[in-house]
Amino acid sequence: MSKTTIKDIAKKLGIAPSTVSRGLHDNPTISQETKDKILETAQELNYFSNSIAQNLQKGTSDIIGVVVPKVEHKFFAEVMSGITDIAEEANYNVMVCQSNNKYHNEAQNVKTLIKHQMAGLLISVSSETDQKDHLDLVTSQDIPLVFFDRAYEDVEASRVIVDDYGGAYNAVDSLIKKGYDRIAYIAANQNLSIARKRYKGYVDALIDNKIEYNEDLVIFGGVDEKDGKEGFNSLVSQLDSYPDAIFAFNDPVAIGVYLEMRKRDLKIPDDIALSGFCNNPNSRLLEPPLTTVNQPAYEIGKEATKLLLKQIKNDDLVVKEKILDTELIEREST
Amino acid sequence: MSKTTIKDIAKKLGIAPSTVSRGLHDNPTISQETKDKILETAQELNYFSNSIAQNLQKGTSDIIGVVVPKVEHKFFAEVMSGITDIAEEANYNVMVCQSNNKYHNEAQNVKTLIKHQMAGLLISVSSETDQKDHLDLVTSQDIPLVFFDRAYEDVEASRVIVDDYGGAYNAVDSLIKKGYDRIAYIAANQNLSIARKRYKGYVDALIDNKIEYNEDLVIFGGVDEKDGKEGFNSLVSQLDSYPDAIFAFNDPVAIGVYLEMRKRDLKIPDDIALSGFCNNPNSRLLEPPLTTVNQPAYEIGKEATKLLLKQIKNDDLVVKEKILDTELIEREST
DNA sequence: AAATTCAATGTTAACGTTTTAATAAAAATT
DNA sequence: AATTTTTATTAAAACGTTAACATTGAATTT
Repeated sequence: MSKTTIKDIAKKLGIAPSTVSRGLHDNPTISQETKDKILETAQELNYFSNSIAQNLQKGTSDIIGVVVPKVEHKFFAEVMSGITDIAEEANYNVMVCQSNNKYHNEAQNVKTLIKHQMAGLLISVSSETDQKDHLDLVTSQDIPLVFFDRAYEDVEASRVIVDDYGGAYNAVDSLIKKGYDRIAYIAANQNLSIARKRYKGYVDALIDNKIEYNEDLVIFGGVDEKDGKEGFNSLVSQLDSYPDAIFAFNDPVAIGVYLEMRKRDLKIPDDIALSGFCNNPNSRLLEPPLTTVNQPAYEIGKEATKLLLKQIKNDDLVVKEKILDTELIEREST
Repeated sequence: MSKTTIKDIAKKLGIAPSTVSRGLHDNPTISQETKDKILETAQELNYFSNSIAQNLQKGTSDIIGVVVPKVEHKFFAEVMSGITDIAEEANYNVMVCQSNNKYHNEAQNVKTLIKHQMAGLLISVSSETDQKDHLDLVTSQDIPLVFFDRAYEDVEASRVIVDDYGGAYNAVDSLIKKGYDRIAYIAANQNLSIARKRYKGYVDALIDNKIEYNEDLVIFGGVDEKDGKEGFNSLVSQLDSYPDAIFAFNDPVAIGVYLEMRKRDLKIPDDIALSGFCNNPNSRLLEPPLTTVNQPAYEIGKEATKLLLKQIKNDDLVVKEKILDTELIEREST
């Protein structure tokens, strides 16, 4: 009882396979009568078109490749949601791969997607990625490519990113306006472009407010909760007294700081104010709720996919950079 | 500059395409000398095999279809992570679809995956799903199918689920042992099997402890935070006095209750104790941290995928039910 | 009535790969 | 030296679909 094909329908009706194909696609050269018979028989035999065969014929597939560092990160999961919604609407399908923040996996993922003749690639590079061979492979095959959130700067491709600079600038500026002036930054490893931008936002906000930059107040580390804990500990160990506010690279890091502060019985915001970045669902539930910077994750997924689809369809190869605004969400932690 | 194929390599070396194919697959009938030349030329011409063509030839694809209610739910995101890790290890690829908890989408997703000749399907049915036509389509085409977490009971297929009954039973039992005896349950809509099981766990724990079941203490609703809020409000409005503990269907619902209680300045656990289900990362950060039931999400993804792969490979059609244990995590909210 | 147009369908080749069966050349056996 | 076996390769067909081109018969024009 193997799968029904177009040939089975053709044989049953005594007509040519190509006629069936045309009938199924509502081609105007086929008579209504034949179309009806074809549709009816297709139903009866439980026919499903074979996308693989169709894609082989077309020379490209209806698959959009997605590579993310971690599917289970709330931010990426939301982006994914935006991607799938738009892709499905346009009759494209999504093949997700997870790099687990390893360059090797990322490169492997990209190759697999190339082999699957993906119509286009949406990628957010891993924090470890410091070369672009795998991305060159994609562009050299003329496969449309759009970065989202974490772009690799040396590659000429469209990107949908959030205004990390502005977000960080506003967060720090707002802290200053509230009277804090010894503001520490638990920052991330500078090979991610978003890390460089947030750092610059922090620095510029200080400068514009005539506050001197103090390198002892900045710690460079990772992007997870444990890095927040470690960052906080090394920060306070290298200082004589507590800073009066801490700006964290992202919410997980902020939560690490939060837990470490709770352990030391430090009051937020009275002893030290705390501000994050991402607007994780967690952040609103902390006690006190965390001030943070909202990134329009679902929007990013949507916009990136729209851009990609345009490139896939029109061969619109103009490189565009779409910067989405962040929004400072002030809560009781500052 | 179109894509390099096996034919290009063959032409360049003056040999037959089939020889190239065999060489690439390290077939023992090809001489080492020819193999070397083939590999070298493949490299030089930047050759990537075309999975689509390979899959067409094989009659099946290397794609594992995954249908989840919502990608961005922490639980599913973690399951996804387990799925992708195991699938990639076995050289399978993952195509994800999101039903957004709508039957119509779910059915559509399944059809698309069938068209893509998926090797097997992993599905967690939407809370709205009350028919199985789309699943019958899958089984009638002899496509291996494994449910995870949310199974549709009338379909004969393997499933990897958590011990929802035991998890709920233990949570409620532990509340009783701690002295609470007026325990409310904010439950979910009973068409999900997990909802029926947790409900039974709640009821049985009461009975076994000789506490009378009181239907006024049970509210049936949805599975999200808003449902927790609504549930709590309807609960207290139909009671003369507060219950002394609340068991929530899952953590989002518990968080809804938590927020509503905070709004009314009710103290947890002194005024009312609160227990959830899922162990969302949120739950640990609440003040007080929430007692909840941990579900091994990543494990579920892993096990389900392993089971599916076995079915794909061996045609091992024995239906298996794998029930993974839950773990009660007692924190300060009870 | 012959020539032309047109509507409806059929034939064939192609997409890139693998596999079965065939074949040529070389090596081993008689 | 003739035969068999082995090794290495090729040719052709197939997977399911579509598209370019070809064909048929009927309807329309001359």
